[in-house]
Amino acid sequence: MSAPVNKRVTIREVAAAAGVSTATVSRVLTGEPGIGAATTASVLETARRLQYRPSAAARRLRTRSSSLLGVVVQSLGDGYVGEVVLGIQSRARDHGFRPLFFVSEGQTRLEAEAVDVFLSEQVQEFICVSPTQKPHILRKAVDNGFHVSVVNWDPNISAGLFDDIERGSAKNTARFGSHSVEKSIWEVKFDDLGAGMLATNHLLALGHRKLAHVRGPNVRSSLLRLLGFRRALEAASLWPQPVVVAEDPVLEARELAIADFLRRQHPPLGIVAYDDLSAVAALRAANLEGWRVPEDLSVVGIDDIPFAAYTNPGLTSVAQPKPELGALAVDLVLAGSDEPPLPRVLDGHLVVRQSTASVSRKPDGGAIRRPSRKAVPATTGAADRTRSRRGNGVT
Amino acid sequence: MSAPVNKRVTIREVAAAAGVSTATVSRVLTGEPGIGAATTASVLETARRLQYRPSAAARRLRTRSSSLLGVVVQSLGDGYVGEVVLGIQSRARDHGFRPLFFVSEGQTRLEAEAVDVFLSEQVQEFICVSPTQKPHILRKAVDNGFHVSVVNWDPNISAGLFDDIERGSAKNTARFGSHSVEKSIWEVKFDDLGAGMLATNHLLALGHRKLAHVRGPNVRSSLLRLLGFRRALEAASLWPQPVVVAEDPVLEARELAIADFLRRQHPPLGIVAYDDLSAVAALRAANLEGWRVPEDLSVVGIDDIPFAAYTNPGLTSVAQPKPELGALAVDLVLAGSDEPPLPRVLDGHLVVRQSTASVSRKPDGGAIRRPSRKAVPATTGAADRTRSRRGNGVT
DNA sequence: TTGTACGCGTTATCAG
DNA sequence: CTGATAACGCGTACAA
Repeated sequence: MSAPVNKRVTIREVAAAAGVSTATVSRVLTGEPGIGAATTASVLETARRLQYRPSAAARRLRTRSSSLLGVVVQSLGDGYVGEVVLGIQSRARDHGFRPLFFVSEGQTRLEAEAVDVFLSEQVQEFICVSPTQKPHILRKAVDNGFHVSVVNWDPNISAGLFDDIERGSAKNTARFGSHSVEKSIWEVKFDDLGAGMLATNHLLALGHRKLAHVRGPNVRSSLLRLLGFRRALEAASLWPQPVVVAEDPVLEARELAIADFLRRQHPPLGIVAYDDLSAVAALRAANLEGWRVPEDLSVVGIDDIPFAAYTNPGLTSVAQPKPELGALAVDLVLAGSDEPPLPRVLDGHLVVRQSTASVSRKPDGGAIRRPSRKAVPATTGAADRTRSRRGNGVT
Repeated sequence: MSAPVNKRVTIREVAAAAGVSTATVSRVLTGEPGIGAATTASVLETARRLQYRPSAAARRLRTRSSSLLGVVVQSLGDGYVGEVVLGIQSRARDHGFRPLFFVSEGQTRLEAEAVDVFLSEQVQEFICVSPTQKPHILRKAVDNGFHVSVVNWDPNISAGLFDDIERGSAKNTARFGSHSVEKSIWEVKFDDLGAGMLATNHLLALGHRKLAHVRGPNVRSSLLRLLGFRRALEAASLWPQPVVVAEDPVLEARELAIADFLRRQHPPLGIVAYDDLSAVAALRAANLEGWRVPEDLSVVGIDDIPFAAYTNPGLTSVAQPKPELGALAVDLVLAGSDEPPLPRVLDGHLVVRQSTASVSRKPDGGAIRRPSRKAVPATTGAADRTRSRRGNGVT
């Protein structure tokens, strides 16, 4: 029908072809009221026939607004961000906005550049998904007059607070990770504390009485999940329980740290992992030590990343409402409210797969045929509750 | 120092403050030659002082070019796309371009919309990562005059061709998935055939003589990987070997289909899986049937998605050069060459982890302490090479 | 209900 | 080497 054109079709050509003025075409296309039905139809028809595409640049120049929503993500690929992005995109569309993505690769330099790009592009609102711990980008965004929403900003926490929760009285720990910059920022976060409790209570409900926690890095979410673990156990009068610390973030290191811990334990045991990747480390450690999952060891993760369904066995996990987090961030930042920006916290929900089971369950009595396999007897049993050294160790 | 401004700083204000004309400011900022060093410095200084940001919209309107590179990606669940995107972004930057991402969620409707958006935004070049099988979006992009690069376009293939390779002579199968649209498109693809051979040869080198392939869906990559499996075995005079077909793409269904197959086999066995997710299904099936990996069963995946490092045990896989695929797509589409667009094929490389081992390896002789576990003896051993029915079955 | 004319911020062109 | 000015494509106040 129509050949590819090298030159853009402008509003003038549409107007000429339809026998009306450019103003009329513009009004029809922007949906302004007060245009005759006949002309409207005619204009729409010729615009379509000529393959007319309004120039976003000209429109923005004239309008001084872009309906663009700047979104900074660390990477588009880790599965977690991807699902948050889905929520952002869908809700932005509902508001008549289009997300403009900027991939920061976790580099501070690129994060700073993102703000410049957004400024040049007349981006109107600003959303940041899991930014780096340093608040530089948020500071810069706020300084340049942006409304900002942050999804799961996870600032660093001093190691001392972790000790307080593990061994101290754990009082007055209601607020963590407060930061001066937060005052002008809408924070949307996952209920990390509740997730820790949910995971722990799940194991308690399954009859587990001996539990352990695999701690995450020194960030807020890590602290809160640990606290949730403690709270749930305190409510059941089962506190304290051991906390495994693997400061080396490499999978194999964490796996070995957990295996080291398992060697001093007896089944059945329940593990609440900081996140799904930690849970994977636990699954591998179990394999290493000959513990069967879930017969000897139940493992719960947190986050429910897409891969949780693919672990072996499938990982029970407390799911973050990822698209909802993104959608809420859009709502807040577009509302442009002048209320003091209170952090919004969304609840997680438990997704039960095959990595957790009731302790009363017979060792080989599952529905799935599974070869018998001797559990390795615990070895020393000593030094359970003494941190061996600074570094990978057990509390 | 400077308060956040509500109104944009324009080039005129910079010119006034620097005591020069707007033309001079423009020339300095765009890096045009022929401006005095003194004025250049002065302009740069005042621009910085006033926090001047050139308006991308005005620039594009005037220049009629945007240095924008439209990138359409599918949903981002498996981390694969994320790594390709990294390569795209980095190389685009080298060329002075900025990627404009559009997430299609795999929906044809959104893919079509992407073209419209890119047209409105004056996007200059077009890259599509793993589009849906339907070539609608490519057709539309080409019709609108875009130069197009496609990374790993995986068109549907008729089931008959698979039968040819599995049971036929496998001649004249050099070209698959040709499509009329391809003529005006730069295709960048992974060497699926070579990957299938690489994976198979790896198992052969480990001493495996009894192999099997887990087939993928009816798409080109699936066909080529199967062909690679066959070619490598033919070269070793070991063809034919069984091919497991699980048409239901759900993980559990594939797991059961593979378990069903294993039940008729004896260890040691080597499995070349269509992709890493299929390999995961094989790992889980092995667990179900009591086969130890890698002592009884070696499993190789293809793609090397990020999660491959987290499976239990870690998955040996043929890695796609993901960033390089993205980078090459950028180079090709920006070259604007008039040469006939020949498809470019990039090689994979083997990443050895713990899911494969030599068949001569003693069952429990690994470096890692692993509890002994009896291999389940094969049951019937019959009907190995007869497809049971249409659907999940074994060839 | 529709048309005319101006300006959004920038760069290209032409003078000087 | 630098300045004045038109034009890019569109939306809108104002006039008709």
